[in-house]
Amino acid sequence: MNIQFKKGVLELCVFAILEDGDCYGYELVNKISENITISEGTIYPLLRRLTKEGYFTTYLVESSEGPPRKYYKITDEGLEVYKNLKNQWLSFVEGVNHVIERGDNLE
Amino acid sequence: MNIQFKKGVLELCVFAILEDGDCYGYELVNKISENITISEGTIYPLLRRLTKEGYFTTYLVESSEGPPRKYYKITDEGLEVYKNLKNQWLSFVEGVNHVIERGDNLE
DNA sequence: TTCACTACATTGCTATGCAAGGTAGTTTAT
DNA sequence: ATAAACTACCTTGCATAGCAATGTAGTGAA
Repeated sequence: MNIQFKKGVLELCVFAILEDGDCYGYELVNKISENITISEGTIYPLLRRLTKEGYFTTYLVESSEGPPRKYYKITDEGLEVYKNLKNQWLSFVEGVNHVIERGDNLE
Repeated sequence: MNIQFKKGVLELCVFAILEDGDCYGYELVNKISENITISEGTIYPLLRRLTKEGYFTTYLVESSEGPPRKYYKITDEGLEVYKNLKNQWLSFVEGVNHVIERGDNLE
């Protein structure tokens, strides 16, 4: 998969999943991996950054299947940023579609 | 506009436009700018790179409106790469849509 | 002769994702 | 018991692409 395409979009994906309910990092990796190739080395620094920026809060929960899980919860500020980012993404994709389909009508 | 979203996608846009007919750099900037914010400092190095990789050939044409224009023409190899890249993009967007729409049904 | 536009180009910076590595707890098989 | 496999956290250094800023040069209009 083209790595460059993912730039900025994985952030959107994390927001989208957390909007739907709290998750821990490893879980997020698995959920996103259903649709997009992603590595742990990407997600943990990303979660760290967005938490530091005030878009997530965290809490630990013991697990019987391994080490404690660090859950992430989206904040109101995070929700705001997510909505914005999502709209930006949708209009960007629309813009790209215009560009790559511009010639299709002429064939 | 989110700069990160553009990573790798502007390459796709350049391919798409050139598939439809030869263009010079400044013209490409203008055409892409109709839909996506782009700067010259991005496009010229990109054209240079893709030419070096054998996906474009170039030729100069005198202009009465300014300096000579360097036209870019897509090669067979470039066409191949373009088709591949376009498919990668389309399936990537589909993947992202799955992720960001996963929760919408539950609301 | 200055401004705006066309048209080319380069340099240094920034941001993000990844591979590769590490630590620890749990479970299963040998 | 102990090795392997899985869960779950984390960090470091690298590669990449886009941009702002800047520069050169030709054309045309005020």
